[in-house]
Amino acid sequence: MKNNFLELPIPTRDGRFLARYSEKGLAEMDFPNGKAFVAPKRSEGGPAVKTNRVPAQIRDWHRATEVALKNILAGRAAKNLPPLDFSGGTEFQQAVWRELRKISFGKTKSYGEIARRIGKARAVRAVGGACGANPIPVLVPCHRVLAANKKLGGFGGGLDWKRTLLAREGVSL
DNA sequence: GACAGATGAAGGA
DNA sequence: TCCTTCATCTGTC
Repeated sequence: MKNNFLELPIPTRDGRFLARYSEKGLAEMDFPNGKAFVAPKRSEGGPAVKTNRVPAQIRDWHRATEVALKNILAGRAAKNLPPLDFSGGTEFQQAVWRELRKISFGKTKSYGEIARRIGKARAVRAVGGACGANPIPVLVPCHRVLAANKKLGGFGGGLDWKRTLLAREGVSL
């Protein structure tokens, strides 16, 4: 990972997310506190950032990220996403992440389906690994991937987040 | 190389 | 059904 990412917080009522941008687009996103879901105490709100020294382009991306994230958290589909920079991943991971982005709002797929989609039907476990390596959760909807038996499987940000996100999209397990 | 993993399918109780 | 076992593929160390 490079160090020259620009890091900007996104305050939401679910906590403070952290977005990192490269020159190509949104490259990483952290959940509040950088770990598993924690019930928000009170509004962590507050003003976003000092955007003075942020390049205009990244400010645009950040605005799009913020809107998309808040839409998803509010149970609405995200319309405009900023460009995503997947260059930190391997070719296989990028293929999986691209496939994840095609899962529409409120829909789910299994790890096996993703594997078949990218033409590697038996690479199901590897798909799980790629999902876990997903640097941009929520916007790259790894939470919409379930195990074949409709069980949750796992989630890098914590299963509570996965449940929460799916519930807000109206997905019942 | 060896190993672990966010799986899936099959077989047995 | 539920549990266990095993095949399979990729990433990481």
